[in-house]
Amino acid sequence: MCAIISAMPAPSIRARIRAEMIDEIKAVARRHLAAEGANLSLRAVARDMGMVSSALYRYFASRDDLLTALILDGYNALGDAVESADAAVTDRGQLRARWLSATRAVRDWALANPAEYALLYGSPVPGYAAPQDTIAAAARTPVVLAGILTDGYASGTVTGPGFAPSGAGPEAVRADLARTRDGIAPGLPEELLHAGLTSWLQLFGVVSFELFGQFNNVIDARAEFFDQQMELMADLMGI
Amino acid sequence: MCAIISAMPAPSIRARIRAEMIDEIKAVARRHLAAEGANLSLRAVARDMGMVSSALYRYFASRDDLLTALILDGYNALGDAVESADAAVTDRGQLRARWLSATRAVRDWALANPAEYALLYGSPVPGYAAPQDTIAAAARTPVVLAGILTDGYASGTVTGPGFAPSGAGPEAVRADLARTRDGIAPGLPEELLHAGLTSWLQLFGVVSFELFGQFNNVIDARAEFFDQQMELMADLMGI
DNA sequence: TCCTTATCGAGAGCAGTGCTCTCTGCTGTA
DNA sequence: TACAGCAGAGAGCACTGCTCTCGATAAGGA
Repeated sequence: MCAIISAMPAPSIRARIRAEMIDEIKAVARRHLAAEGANLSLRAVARDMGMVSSALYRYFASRDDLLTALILDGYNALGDAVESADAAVTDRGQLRARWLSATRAVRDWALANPAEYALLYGSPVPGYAAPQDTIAAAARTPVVLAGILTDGYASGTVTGPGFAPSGAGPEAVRADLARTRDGIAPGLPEELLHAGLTSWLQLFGVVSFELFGQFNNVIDARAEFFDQQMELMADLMGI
Repeated sequence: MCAIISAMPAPSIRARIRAEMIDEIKAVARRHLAAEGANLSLRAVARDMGMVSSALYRYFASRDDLLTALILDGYNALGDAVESADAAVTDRGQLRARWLSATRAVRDWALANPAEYALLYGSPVPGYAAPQDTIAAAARTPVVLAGILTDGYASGTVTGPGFAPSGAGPEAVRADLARTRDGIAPGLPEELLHAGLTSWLQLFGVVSFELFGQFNNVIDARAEFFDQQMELMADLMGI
């Protein structure tokens, strides 16, 4: 990070202070988000910083802009967590251990940052369109998960899914899968990719339902249930 | 409905007008929700009805109360749709057809009422606790889905899941499953119930991801992909 | 070193929000 | 028919996002 800054041309004092200011605003906003939930108030953030609300507009053009920055940071924080959880499994051939470690990282991060998770994977704010930056950041987690599968396939450990429907599926879906494969899972067979997609959906389905209160009065042993689901998905993918 | 009203004791004129007023407020609010997204404005609703905002408080104690009423209606509307989609399959032994029909009804309703769906299954409003009424209404959809499985098991068509992990799973989860079975799926074997839960999660995971924009740049053939996923889940449950 | 220029924060203000309180006119009910 | 209770209006409070203007300040070129 220091290296990055010093590599930048002319890190003028003003620019550095400005960057610190932006970081602090985002930090305070994150705190408010965690405390109050989704209703982030610009004025309250400004108040917390000893500033007047209009001053914030020097740094963020609008409340949506601030939220977008938080979303981008959120995807990257989640991506960091998942990447290092996967990397923590030193024996790279232990695909199931990597899968469990990475998916648990998703759940742990979500439980630790529920409001941010809701920002990323909950109902989108009306009229909000994700800028291109967020798409790349959002892809980091799927990339890690897909990497586990491609590693297994490349090493020959995994040849196909542990469970798959007969038949190739509709043509239109096959085109989507092909595009996805080119993007994040080069060379992966279609059925394996499909099982991976299913597991990806199940992962976020479980986490979202837990966080959004849909497990109330249904599942109490949440960590155990999550693990069981992820084991099932590992079986399904054949890892 | 008429029968219900006429069965009520003394449907005083005032009470009937009041009920109609409440219905109209909810209808206008639903329209606004569909048009503007989640940011429902009481004042705008009142304006649309030619009223002043304070008058609305004669009917709903707060904005949250109105939202709760909409949520309750939403669960019931979804429940209606799913129930009749299941009932539309006249041959009750066609479990897979019933499953596909019911799950498609979920997706269709969600696509037709995205803002309401987000209200039900999206990020919850901070500090909001669902009253007991909504829990019963929310259970209607799972009850239909579970009914398909219990029917199949009772008739002997289904004996166990088409795919299940070896081992019984953690004790705590087994307790949760037992409670759920007592509630909505009497007599169902544990593995089958577990497969049903997985399918339930997958169903809402897919619908939520599609509605909340997570399929952008990933899945274009959404209806086909949805069907494929639901077919896979049917295979997994062994129906 | 001085001076221009860009930046930053404050303050006032606008239109909108949820919600409360008071007042009045109407109306269903006894 | 008399009237109690209800519905709606209106004013008002505290809050929101956002805009605009205006000084103070500090950076960087002459």
